[in-house]
Amino acid sequence: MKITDRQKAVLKKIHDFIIINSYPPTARDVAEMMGFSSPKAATDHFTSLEKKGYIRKNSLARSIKLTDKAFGILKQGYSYFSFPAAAGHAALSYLPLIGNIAAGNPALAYENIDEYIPVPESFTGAYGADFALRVKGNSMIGDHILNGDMIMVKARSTAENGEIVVALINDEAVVKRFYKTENGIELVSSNPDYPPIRINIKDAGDSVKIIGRVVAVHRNI
Amino acid sequence: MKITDRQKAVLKKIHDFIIINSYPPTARDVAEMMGFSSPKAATDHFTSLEKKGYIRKNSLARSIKLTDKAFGILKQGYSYFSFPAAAGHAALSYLPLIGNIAAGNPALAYENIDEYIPVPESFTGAYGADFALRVKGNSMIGDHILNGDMIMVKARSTAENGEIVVALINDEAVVKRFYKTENGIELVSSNPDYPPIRINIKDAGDSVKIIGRVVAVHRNI
DNA sequence: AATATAACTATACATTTGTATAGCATATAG
DNA sequence: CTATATGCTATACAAATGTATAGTTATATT
Repeated sequence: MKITDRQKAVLKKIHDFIIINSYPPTARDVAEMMGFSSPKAATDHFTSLEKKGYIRKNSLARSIKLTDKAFGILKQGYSYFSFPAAAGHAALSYLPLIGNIAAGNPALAYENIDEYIPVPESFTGAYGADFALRVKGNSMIGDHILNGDMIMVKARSTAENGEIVVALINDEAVVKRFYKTENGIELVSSNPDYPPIRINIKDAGDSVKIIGRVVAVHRNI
Repeated sequence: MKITDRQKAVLKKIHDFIIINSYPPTARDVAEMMGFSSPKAATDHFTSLEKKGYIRKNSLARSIKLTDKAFGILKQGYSYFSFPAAAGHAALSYLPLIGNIAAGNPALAYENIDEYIPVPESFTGAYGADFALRVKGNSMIGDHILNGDMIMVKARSTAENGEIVVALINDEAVVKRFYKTENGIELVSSNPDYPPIRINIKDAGDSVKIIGRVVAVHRNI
């Protein structure tokens, strides 16, 4: 279903409020801006806008975020080429770019976070991503993942057959294809120079751990 | 009066929260992040930070703003490009995602723009990008650019030897490696199934046109 | 030595805010 | 023509949130 003119007007007011104040409006703020006498009118619009994918929110105060789709609507007619983002709250996930994954875990311990990278949701697929890593080495070149590429990872402790995963082997993060075997698991490179790593699950103990599935690859040329 | 280490830690937590959530934290959010058992500990810090000019706030929920002074403090230790965008300071560009490049041009006509994609500057390298395209076919698989990948392109009408470019051949956009030859140019695929396209520049007329250089590749898995 | 600032704990209260209930009128889709 | 979505008013309540009171300990500062 398409966005209505009224919903678009509300969306624009939300956007403008964020631009001006640096924080999102409440239902009552929107009601006042739109001239509604009840916050319910605003929250009804929020529900519609969220259903149509233009905003996201939770039940906390001032938690509305605009999505990529919203910015697409709001910026129409702007320019042929790219334009800078104004102050706003695009639905970006800020993924922590993990440096060294330290022994002892958790893998996402605060100390390991070098920086945060703003990543548009459309870049991480349906399930999103939880963190990013920079690839070291060319062991996955057969899957077109190269040294220096940035990968985005959905955190998970298990994997399906054939998925490309990030695993922790003796506290070192590696990218490999995951396969189940009779006795355990196999982590396979897509570069013939690197032999597959076979792990008998009984022997492995805590030395091998799946930490997530690769959902996106990004490379600067 | 100078900012204390503890105040700086609180400031960083506020910053990180905004980065991650796109909306500012409450006193209780900060208390939890810092390990305080009372929101008063957090509001005391707010008062100090505001007095010293690092934040501004009002009495509404989630209304903390970071000042430029705060960003000055927080940026220390971050590289120019990797510094994460915050609300109001997003280092993002909205790239038009070009759908079908229509006959008759211009290649970036407004009608061809399907949507805008927010792309962090760190994703497009030092020179940025002007538009994005989705790759059709596997002619560049040898360069690890696959069917369905999204490429980001810096608009240019010329290219250097060996660069990966987007060219318009008879109104169809193709991705190829660019080489100069004696008589004209050569557009080379990195897939042996596709022969190189040699163009004698005198014959070509307007049928071949370089429209830009590929600066980044993105793939969802 | 006295005083102010910093850095908190623990509890309480008032306001802000999300959200629900109940209803009405109009437009749109099947 | 009927059902559904849209677009509101009016009121109320519970949860989230800002902020105050009262106190403790440590560290500067004068």
